Amino acid sequence: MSAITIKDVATRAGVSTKTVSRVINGERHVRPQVRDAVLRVVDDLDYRPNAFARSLSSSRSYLLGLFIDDPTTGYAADIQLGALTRCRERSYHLVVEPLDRTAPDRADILAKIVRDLRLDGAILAPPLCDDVVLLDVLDAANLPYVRISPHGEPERSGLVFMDDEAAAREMTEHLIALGHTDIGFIEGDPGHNVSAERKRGFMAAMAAAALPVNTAHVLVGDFNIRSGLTLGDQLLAAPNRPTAVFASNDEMALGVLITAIRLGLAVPADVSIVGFDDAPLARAAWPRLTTVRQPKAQMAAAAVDLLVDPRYRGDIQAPEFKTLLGYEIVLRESAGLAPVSRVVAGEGLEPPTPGL
Amino acid sequence: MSAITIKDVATRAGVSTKTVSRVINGERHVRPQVRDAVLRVVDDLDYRPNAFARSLSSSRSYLLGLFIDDPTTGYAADIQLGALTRCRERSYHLVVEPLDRTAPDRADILAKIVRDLRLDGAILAPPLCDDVVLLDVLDAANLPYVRISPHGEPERSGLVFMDDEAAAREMTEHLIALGHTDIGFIEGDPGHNVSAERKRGFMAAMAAAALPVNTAHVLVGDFNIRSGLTLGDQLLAAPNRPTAVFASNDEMALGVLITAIRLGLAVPADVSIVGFDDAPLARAAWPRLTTVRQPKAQMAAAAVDLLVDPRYRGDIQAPEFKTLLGYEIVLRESAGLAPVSRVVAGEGLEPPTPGL
DNA sequence: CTGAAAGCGCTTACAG
DNA sequence: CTGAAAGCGCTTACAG
Repeated sequence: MSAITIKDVATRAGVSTKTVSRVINGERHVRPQVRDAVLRVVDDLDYRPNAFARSLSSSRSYLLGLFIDDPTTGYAADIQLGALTRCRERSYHLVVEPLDRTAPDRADILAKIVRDLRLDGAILAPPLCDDVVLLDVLDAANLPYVRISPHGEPERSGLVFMDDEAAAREMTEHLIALGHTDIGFIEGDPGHNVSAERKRGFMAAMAAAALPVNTAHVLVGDFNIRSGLTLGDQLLAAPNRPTAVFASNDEMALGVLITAIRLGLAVPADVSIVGFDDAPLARAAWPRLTTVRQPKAQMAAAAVDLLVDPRYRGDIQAPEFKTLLGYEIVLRESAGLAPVSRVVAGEGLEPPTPGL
Repeated sequence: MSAITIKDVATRAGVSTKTVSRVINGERHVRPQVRDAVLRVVDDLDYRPNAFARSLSSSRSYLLGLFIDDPTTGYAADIQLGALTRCRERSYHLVVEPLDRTAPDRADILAKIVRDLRLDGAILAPPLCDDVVLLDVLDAANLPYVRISPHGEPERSGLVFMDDEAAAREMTEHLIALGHTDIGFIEGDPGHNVSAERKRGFMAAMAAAALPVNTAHVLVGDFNIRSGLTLGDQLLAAPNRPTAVFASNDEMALGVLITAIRLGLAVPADVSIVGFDDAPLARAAWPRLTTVRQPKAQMAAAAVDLLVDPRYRGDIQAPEFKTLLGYEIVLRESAGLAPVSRVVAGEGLEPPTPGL
């Protein structure tokens, strides 16, 4: 056990413990000479501040809480890893806490965790980020928090988000550019607000291209592979099936892909299928999924950055605390030109050029 | 902020802080009357001990570390949730730390975390549980640890495990009972020791039934869906394909399933496919996968139980610190009777009876 | 720019 | 069975 304390360092460096404390915490007002001398001793002795002592006296925990509705998803894993890594870099610790969004007592649970762990900040992953009951708890506790991909009330906290609507629009435009005119869309879990945003992006692109949307080809899923299987069948087994399907996440897209294969449809020759997320599954499937890469790890890291920023407590309204991150359309093999026989001519579309 | 301290409770209850401390920590030697009185005050005031103060003075952190090679898998998520939940019940906290098993400096990273966080105990999930370098670090730090599903050196720590070999044997016997004689097997990542154990179970069952194993039908995968797709193709596209495939985990089984569908094979009419793990995917696939349910959450919970047991530090060799948990063969739709035309007669098999 | 004193809220010996 | 004293290792005011 490292019995080395701040006292040992102070003695050895010939300064007071307070000065060592200043150096450790990067405070100003320390002569460079002294600073360097202290740092050298810290290094020599391999001194590590005792986090408990520090927390006890400063009444800060250096502990951030990440609240996640369903921690078993790939999305959650990516968020978690991103937050964890950045916390480590910032000398903070992260506690991941599952919080069932349907639990009637979720507010009490959250309050208890915040108090028991004496968190210094909280991160709310979707869809918890849109649960007003939880925001109220955090406000009441006067705890700084950051929301990832929230839908409404942007003034209530710092935010980290990407433009889901624009991404969905762009993906749809890509399909349209490939010559598709009848595009099926599978919405995500209505409990997640991003579901509506992605759908809006899809509708906007269709409208901008003056393409009619077949309401029978717009279905509501739940982000799970199962709904991709079922709804994919509904979409593709019918005689007037769409030539492309845009699923609101990769898991559902994979379900559609499996269904297409089962129905004997070639992908993308007979039907193009695209997803959203760039989950590991998207890369593994055969053919690999064209999808939207969401910067999940970066979003989580950015949330940590906001929370540890000393200015954050002061003015959560500042534009610098609304972090917008970019997405990326990842082109792979699951989407291609619309089947020639089905391209509707005279819609103002250029004849699709091969090679993407 | 709850400014209520042990002092407030002591004053209000008319006892010393030491007595309150005793009650809180469930120590003996407190008169029941006094005990009850203190507890009542604790309740009234909604008093919560300050974990930092407690840790600082007791030099215990009440913090357990869970080390995982790849935290983005479904397996990791289940382990994590199980450990987290039990920690909460035991008033401990859990820190999940990803630790790349291939990192050359993984020993240093581990040592640093143990020291910086002042962990009270560590849990090593596979395949880290079999990394001697890491065990050495923990031994040197004199930190109690528990390994989940380790392969060797059972005397070095408490263990939580299930009988992978027996489970694989039983699953194979199930396929044999269904009339299958030519069964393909896809081994897991050779870097995980369970891979070899599951294979042993498969071989044992085949040998016990006096069935020959076609070496061309025993392939090595890596636990990812991609290898299921590739190896599934290798197995099923050949003219003398097996009538059943046993993949060492569900992800690979799903890959085989997708390949089968793509090849136009009916599952299970043409080929039966079974997995291992009972991952969420296993339930979602169509048809749903017959698989082995591994008690992942319970294993993690059991690991926590060992670590917080005060007797654990004393004698890790005691048989009570080697926790064996049961598995379950989950019968679903992906496995069925062997195609009649291909059943090899006269091998001592009863004619398969329908209805499973 | 630097330091001496007090205190954070518990638990650990040590008494009785 | 119960308590008074000291201390865990830091940081927070407060001085200078």
